[in-house]
Amino acid sequence: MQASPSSRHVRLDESLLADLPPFSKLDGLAIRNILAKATTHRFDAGVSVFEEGNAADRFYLLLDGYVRAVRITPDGDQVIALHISAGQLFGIAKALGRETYPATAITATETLVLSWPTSIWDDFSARYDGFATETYKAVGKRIGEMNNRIVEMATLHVEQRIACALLRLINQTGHKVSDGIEIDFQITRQDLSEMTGTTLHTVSRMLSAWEKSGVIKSRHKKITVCDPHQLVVLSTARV
DNA sequence: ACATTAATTATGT
DNA sequence: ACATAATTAATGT
Repeated sequence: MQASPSSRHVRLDESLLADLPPFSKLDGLAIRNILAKATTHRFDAGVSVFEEGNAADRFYLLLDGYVRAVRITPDGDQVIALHISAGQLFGIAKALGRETYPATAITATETLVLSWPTSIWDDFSARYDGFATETYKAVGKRIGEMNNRIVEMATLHVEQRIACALLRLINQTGHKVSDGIEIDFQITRQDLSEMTGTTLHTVSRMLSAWEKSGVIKSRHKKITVCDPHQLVVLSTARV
């Protein structure tokens, strides 16, 4: 299930797309046509796929790995807006009525993506029934999530925000291991602080406290949540 | 209730 | 050895 770095060429067959929401209503012929226009690309971890403000010349589908949508403030501070996991479209500026990318996309792991020129977006939407509606559903879901996060930021305390961030991570990008749920990719305290609007120090303190009480375990750049329920309690605790 | 600064230690290449 | 990551304490708002 890991993309073998050596295999330069990726086999593109319709089963890759058939189960994904934007394509689920399409027949085999349509999917083969779409695939024929796609370009495959592999990225290492920690590189940018596209940058905020650049002309949105292509849109992307994440086949394997994780990508973060990141915004950079004028003084160089990063804010991690959201994580994109395999099967999701991203860089879909056209769906938002934009000509430029609204955020920078940075790979969190080694990734495999498909991409198409943005110029064929309108044709896609018109020709393939369900493509547009399904992607708008996905976009709506993301906006909903971001709205929730705004409320979190404004109303919750840092401890609760970090707890929420961890819960989202294990829900969206976690896998079961013997002693809990581990986050799929390497993540630093700095990353978590960028997701929660705090400092790496505060994150560090919280995590070591939670580690002591057995809620989480963390090795270098790896975090496993042993007691998700306790995190839920922490995330909603009254002060 | 949190950030900032700075000093110290651990960990991966 | 070197850079990056993580912890910890002290001090500030």
